[in-house]
Amino acid sequence: MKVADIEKRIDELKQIALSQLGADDETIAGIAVADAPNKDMGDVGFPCFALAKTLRKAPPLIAQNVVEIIKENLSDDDIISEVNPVGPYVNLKFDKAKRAAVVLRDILTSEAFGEGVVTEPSKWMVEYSAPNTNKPQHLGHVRNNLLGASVSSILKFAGHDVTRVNLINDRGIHICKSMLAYERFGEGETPESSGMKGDHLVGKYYVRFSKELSIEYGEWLASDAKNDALGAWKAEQDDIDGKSDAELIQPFSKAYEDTFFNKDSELGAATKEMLRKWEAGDEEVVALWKKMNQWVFDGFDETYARLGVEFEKVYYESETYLLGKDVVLKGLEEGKFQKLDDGAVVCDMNQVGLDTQKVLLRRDGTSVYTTQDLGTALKRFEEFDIDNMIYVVGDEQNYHFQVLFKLLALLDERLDGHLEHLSYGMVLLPEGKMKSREGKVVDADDLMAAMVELADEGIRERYPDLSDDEVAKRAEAIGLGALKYYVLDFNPKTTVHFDPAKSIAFEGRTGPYCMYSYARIQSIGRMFEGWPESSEGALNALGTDLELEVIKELERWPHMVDVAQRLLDPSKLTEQLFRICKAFSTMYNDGDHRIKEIGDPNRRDGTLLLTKAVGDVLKTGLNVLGINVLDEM
RNA sequence: GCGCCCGUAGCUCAGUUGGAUAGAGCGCAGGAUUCCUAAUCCUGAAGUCGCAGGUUCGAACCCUGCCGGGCGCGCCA
Repeated sequence: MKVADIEKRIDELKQIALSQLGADDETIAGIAVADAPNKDMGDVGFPCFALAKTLRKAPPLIAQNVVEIIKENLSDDDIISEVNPVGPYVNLKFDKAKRAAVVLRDILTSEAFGEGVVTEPSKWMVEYSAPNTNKPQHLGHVRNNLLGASVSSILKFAGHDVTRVNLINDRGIHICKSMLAYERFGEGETPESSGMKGDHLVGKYYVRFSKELSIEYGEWLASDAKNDALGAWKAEQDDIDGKSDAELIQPFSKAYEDTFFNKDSELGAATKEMLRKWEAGDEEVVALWKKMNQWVFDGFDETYARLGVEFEKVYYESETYLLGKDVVLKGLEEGKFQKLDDGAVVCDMNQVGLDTQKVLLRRDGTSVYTTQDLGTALKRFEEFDIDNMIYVVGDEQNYHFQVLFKLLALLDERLDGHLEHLSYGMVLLPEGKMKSREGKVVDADDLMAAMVELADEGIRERYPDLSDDEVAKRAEAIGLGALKYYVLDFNPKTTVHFDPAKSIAFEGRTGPYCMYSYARIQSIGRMFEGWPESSEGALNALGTDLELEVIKELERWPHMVDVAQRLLDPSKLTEQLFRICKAFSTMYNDGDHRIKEIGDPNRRDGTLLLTKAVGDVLKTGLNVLGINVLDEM
């Protein structure tokens, strides 16, 4: 018997009993088996309310009947020792020693416990990260990167085939902003000459551009040049009676910002001219673009490497932004899209249940964001023969993906239900939303460095005699382990309120806590000079309550892997790993469970095997989440 | 204005298709090492699950309204 069979067997017994009493399959499937509230009642159980109506009997009476039938069907192979009705509930108790032996044997004979839990593997592609090449990555990107990487890893661990892809936004007006600022103010500065990481250097000019633009805008607002635009804006407002121009300049400047860039700004005009030249293949502009993008790519490579983030394929928007046009034209031919009088091609979203009209080709025939997403997606399904596609993108784009998925299903109905938006919440700072343009961010590289530095201090305090190399090695693992666990421990959809000063800790429910449990276990192994051979005597010797708590949490691991891969939610695993550690630490610290003092060799070996099993699962689990373990901490 | 998401302990968050006594970490108060790592463990205080109705044998979870917060509604990406 394997761990997976325990769950199956209970379902089977439930099925036998309830159907014998006359319940239909649908009702039976709707009754979930869950952990009992406390150990006296049982280990697991299920309620009988749902049958009361059809059977015309009181739930407690049904529970009694169910218990009788289950008892008749039990065999010696079962690990169930007791079946009891508790009011309207049917509760089952496991034989402690048998249960412990089943779980332990499964773990100790598995290469990686919990691997391959899905019964029908499929091919997935996960797109994540998708940075712009005008600035370094910040905490928001860190969340994206870690979610994408860990979800990919979880899917793979669960048994699926996974291709990880990045789509780098390396072109467009925002890229030209940093290029223009560099051209004007850069004075030939390079990563080498400045000693700055390439992405940070380019980001410096992106911020510089914003500053210059804001100066230009300020001067314009203070001059008479604004008067026509202000007048036109005022004419459109209906709640400005009695307010002076001085009071209105603030809301006006906010509302007019984009228009200023596009219509009145010299910098804006120059930026757009640069984009035009880039699209025309102007040698000078393309050379500058290549040079600066390469700086950024080099910088990103470092960030990704330290974060442990990888991709099988990297797409560049400069190579994909023209995709999708033919797809749209084909859709137009097939009558799925319509051409407006001015030449724009649109999709009437009413046909797919949304009440908007989505533009797919502008009146000048050029593509929009959605167009290239359509082209890219269809190409991927064809080239990689994937079954499912996941986009890891922030929840501010929920609507975009809703539209995109409807359009894709309209173009190819086989894609319906095979597209997922792994939508995650924003990361907020105490002062609110992060803004790259204003430099109001938690930089990814700085954050990693700060975490490693904190870990470094902690290690030196504990072990003053450790070599610098060893300290550095441990600090890197612990600092990044803390960061990763912290970020992944949130449910993806949660908006994270991040306070740099106190958010990431090393104690309590943290990465280092789990890593520490692992390291301590390895230390126990060293002390006993290796783990004992697995034997029936040892496997069957366990059974105290504290041991069973550990066994129970280990037993849950494969189930939680399945939940995590189904929901695309790594926090299910951070939680389960914590629960395993907690149960183990409690047992380990208990006076009656000191391994050295256990006289019976079978019990001692059993406890050691349990300890080893916890270590095995921790290592497997932390690695799935991208967290490296240390044998000593 | 319309649409989506959120509101759970002082703080940050869990709570799997509605199920038994709503959980964890931090913080706070107290305690534990003749034993393998104290980045540990134990005990305690702390909740009208935003408010008001409704559905149900049963609601933090489903429905309606209201209050409070976030995001989105471009021929931008």
